Amino acid sequence: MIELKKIDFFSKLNDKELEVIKKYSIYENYSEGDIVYYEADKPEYLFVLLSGSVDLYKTNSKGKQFYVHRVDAIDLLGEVAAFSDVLYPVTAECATKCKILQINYNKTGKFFCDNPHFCKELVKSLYDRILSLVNVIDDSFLKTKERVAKYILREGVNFKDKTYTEISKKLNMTPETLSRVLNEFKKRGFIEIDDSHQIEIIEKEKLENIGDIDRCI
Amino acid sequence: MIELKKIDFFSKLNDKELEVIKKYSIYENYSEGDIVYYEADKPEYLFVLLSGSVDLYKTNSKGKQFYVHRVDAIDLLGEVAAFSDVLYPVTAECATKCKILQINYNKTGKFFCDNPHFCKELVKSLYDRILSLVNVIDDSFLKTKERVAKYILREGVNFKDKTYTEISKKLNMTPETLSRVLNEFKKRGFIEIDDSHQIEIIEKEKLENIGDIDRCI
DNA sequence: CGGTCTCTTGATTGTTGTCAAAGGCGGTGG
DNA sequence: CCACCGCCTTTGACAACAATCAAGAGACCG
Repeated sequence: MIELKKIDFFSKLNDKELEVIKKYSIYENYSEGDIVYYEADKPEYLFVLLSGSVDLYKTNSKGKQFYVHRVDAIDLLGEVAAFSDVLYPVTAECATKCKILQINYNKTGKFFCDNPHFCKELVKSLYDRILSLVNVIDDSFLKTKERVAKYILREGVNFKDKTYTEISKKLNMTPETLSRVLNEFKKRGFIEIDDSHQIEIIEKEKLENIGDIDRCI
Repeated sequence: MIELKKIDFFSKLNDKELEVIKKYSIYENYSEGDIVYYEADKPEYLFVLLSGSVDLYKTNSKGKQFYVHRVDAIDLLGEVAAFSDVLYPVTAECATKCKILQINYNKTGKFFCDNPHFCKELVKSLYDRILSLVNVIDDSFLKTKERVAKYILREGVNFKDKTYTEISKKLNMTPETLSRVLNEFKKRGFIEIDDSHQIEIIEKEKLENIGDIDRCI
């Protein structure tokens, strides 16, 4: 069994409270690609992501996915829906193998929300979530080239051994568009890419200012 | 002086604590259009919006504004930046006359964050903020027609006595586009608009399903 | 009555998604 | 070992959407 006491969120709960949580919790292993919860489902559990990473995305009525955010362990999942009594606003899919604790808060009650320490940790987690959402909105003004450039600068390393199709999903664009942009960057000498999609950044500044550069042409 | 005790956030602080806050707070009146804080500024105050409404928007490098969210009294403003030590992620502009309390938290310290009641209220406020941001992301998949239809259904009343230029800003589209969409809706018999921009909804369902209807054509 | 602002409409452009075709690569099974 | 299948990538042609630019009409105000 996991040592709840070692998790920041729960570290200041008393033993009785921890017992209650343990009694109504299930500890589960997920594989990459498994769905933790679907958008528009009614929340039933509070999830604690103990290890691994989970991707959050929205799906629109035409079935198109829009990638929103990645949550890394250790953090809460589905807490906004659970605690504010709305349907899950996004779908949560495991990006890696994950260990997740599912707390049936209908049985336990939400007493841990009253714990000052839990509440403070929750606030921290929510701040992160908000800043990340604002960042998504930021990205929505960017042209595809700028979005790709920003992504390369931040996580170019992660291109290695990933397909463009995968990467294009996180960038919320089509693989065709990504391919075209990367080829353009290559041609203009900003980057090099090898067969394993390993990226080498040649002209960092050009990538950083791609928006301005192109506007002047 | 405002009765801090009557504000949910502060209602459970003790008298000593309230005294400290009062000592380092300024109570200020703002007019419509006044800026409370600018995006990318360093946060100095925690703002409590006591009356009125404030619009949050982002400005990109080309000077284009992107409307994000409206905050109505009574709520906190700038708390994410203040408490997580990052620059303001958005600009806050008064949409109406406002009364705002500015707390110099560098002088007071952030002791109120440790108050369980304050913390719980803060969490509620953050949930709302998150759901509203997710809604912005939702809107970003919609075509302009769908966005206009959704807006009419939700706040059609507020068209009265507002210019299309104003409304188009909140919809993150140009006035030309808004004009064209509204005229199309009028021609198709979905709505009526009079000279004061008062909207009458004729075919609610058509507006609700405009996305699907158009896709079938 | 001149000036400013809003609204409308048309023409044009830029950006990105869609569709289609072809080549490459790896894995599978006969 | 090879034929075949499926997926990924690239490229071109095209379409859809909304922004931009431009011009004119109408409203309001000093």
